[in-house]
Amino acid sequence: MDRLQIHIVISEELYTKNPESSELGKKIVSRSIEMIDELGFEAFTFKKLGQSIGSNESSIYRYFESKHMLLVYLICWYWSWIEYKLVFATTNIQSKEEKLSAAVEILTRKVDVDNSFSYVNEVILNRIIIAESSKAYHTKDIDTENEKGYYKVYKRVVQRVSNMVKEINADFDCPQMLISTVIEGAHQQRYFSEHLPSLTNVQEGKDTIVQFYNNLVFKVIN
Amino acid sequence: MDRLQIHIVISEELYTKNPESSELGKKIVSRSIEMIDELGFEAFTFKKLGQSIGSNESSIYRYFESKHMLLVYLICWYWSWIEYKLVFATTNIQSKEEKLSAAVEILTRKVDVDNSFSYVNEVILNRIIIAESSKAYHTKDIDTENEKGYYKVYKRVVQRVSNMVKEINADFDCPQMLISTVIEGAHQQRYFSEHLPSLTNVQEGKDTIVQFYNNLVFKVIN
DNA sequence: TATTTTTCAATAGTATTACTATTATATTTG
DNA sequence: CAAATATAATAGTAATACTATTGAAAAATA
Repeated sequence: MDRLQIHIVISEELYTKNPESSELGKKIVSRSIEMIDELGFEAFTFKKLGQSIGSNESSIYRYFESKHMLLVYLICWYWSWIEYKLVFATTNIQSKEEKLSAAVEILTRKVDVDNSFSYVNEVILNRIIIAESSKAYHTKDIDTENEKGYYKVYKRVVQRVSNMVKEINADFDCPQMLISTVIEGAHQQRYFSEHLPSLTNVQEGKDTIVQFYNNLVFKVIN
Repeated sequence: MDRLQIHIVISEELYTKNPESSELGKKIVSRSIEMIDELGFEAFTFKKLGQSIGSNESSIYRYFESKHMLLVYLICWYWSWIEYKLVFATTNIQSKEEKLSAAVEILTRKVDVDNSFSYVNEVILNRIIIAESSKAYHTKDIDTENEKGYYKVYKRVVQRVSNMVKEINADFDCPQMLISTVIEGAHQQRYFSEHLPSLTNVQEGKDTIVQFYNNLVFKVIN
């Protein structure tokens, strides 16, 4: 049977020319994901990317205004994809608790199967989100970029899960704070477990991070 | 009465020449804190810093190998200072719960009085930690830098508070995970409350962030 | 005191980076 | 087939992070 074909649509402000509109555009996205993961965001340049895909540096600027904007694009793509996963995994679950628990799992687990989209490797993209995404919003331009709506998908994901929290406990005052703590915390713990292990308590085999944050959420809201 | 004079000692690996050893060195540290806060880490350069303190760019390289190393130095300074605050604020507290609560407050509150050290403004430094510190360890060199001990003070702070958790509940499996989640979460929430407020639930007047994480800690460990 | 050694910081650079202006080549349209 | 448009390559520029070298001041030694 054919796989369900869905399509991630990215807001026009995030690119100069839609990378989905040409083969070169898709190559830019897919190869940039691999290269940012390999080199890190600082050492990654449009020049290197151009060389690697047999194209010119300046051609890449036709698609993305800067490497910062490319990162913002990738982040937006990731959260759009997570939002789809989230909605798909939580609709038709009757129990409010099970629903929230499924949502927390989606937000905190490691992505390890590259499943749906031809030119985007979600496994690698997940690693980029963990290691590099904070660099996108920790800049002096955050306020104007936020006004332009660059982070609205991420905020919508937080809002969706916050609503699930509110359904379980309408009196709980800080659902957004809790959910954004869980998302960012899980990413950070995954990074720490690889590079600064004494800041975590990750055990072999089971996914300690998913369990820890699932437990945390339910203890805090009750 | 004279103020208690204490002294933050920074490990030698973090600088080329000890900035405390000369007036220029102290000026570099104190003015760099102001400029990183004003310009952001990306736009901050040694050239601009040199111009601002009436000195040459290359003179600054005598003290710090790179702007990255200067940031690592500042982060280390900050956590050494927090460690001092932490020990000072928690010794002689009998109740284990009160002790942990005092520690969590130290870790999550906003620094708003520049109190003890002549050439370091802790209020501004706290803002730098919140906005820029993740850029120090989200690099490809993290593993070698961690081996060299660049982050050992931070890890020691986490360990100290984790021990307090263990004293209250020896069966709790993930104290480091909890405490690093709290520290990083509180910083992130403070940043969000200023720039991406829909990810938080910060209210006027009271310090919601301190309350939230204090409540979280005790709910999770019991 | 004289001389050597060391410390210190300024000058003047280089290599690299992010980004842009212009030109050449396809492709589409009338 | 010609004009208009889309596309990408060439060849830049300005700024940045960092370095090599030199000259002067301070300190140590004879």
